[in-house]
Amino acid sequence: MHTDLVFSALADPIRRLMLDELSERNEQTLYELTARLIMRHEVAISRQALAKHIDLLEKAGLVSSEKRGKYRMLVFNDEPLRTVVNRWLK
Amino acid sequence: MHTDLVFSALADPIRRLMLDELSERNEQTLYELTARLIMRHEVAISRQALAKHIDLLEKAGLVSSEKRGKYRMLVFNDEPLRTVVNRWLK
DNA sequence: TTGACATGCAATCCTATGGTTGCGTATAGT
DNA sequence: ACTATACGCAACCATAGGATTGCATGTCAA
Repeated sequence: MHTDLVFSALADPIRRLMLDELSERNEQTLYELTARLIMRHEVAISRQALAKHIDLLEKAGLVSSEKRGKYRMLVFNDEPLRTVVNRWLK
Repeated sequence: MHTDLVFSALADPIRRLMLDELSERNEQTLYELTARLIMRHEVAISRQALAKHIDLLEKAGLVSSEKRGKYRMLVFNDEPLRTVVNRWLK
């Protein structure tokens, strides 16, 4: 299992913000998510930086993405999180 | 709350190992824990490095320590972990 | 009191990681 | 066909974080 990928993915505040957004409004495009973070949450960061963050989240299994035309649809998945914390919680 | 401290504390494999040891055998001295990790788990690392890791875990609230004579007793605490994951899990 | 032991403190080093910039590419609308 | 759009790729930079080394300190036992 990717325990390390999951925990290190969660170690960044911006990635946690991204998960917040995706968990309460699933099925966003990368563009929508980026816009929301920069506008609403006043995240001062470039598009490419956010794209890198999404790549990490996807490698950790916390986000799935699917190409639809020129868009990249993003979906949040909490299963890896449940798995890794069950190591210490019941 | 120290969300960031908790998640970044959990982002290191050695610190997770320390929590494993402490969660199944609470109330160890720093010396005992260090010995266990180096001997049983074949962790190739110095004592000082492990002490630093414990400091981080303590700042995150995942470990409490108490001085008893020349020893430092360590106790695991899962409450911060429960708190931060409830952000996405129910 | 003296020495072994368990721990603390601080400087230093190296690498991983988050960020930016620049450019390239495929898709969609007009 | 052309242009704007949404995204991917890669090089580069700066900082944070994990580790080591060396030394200092406090405690306990003989």
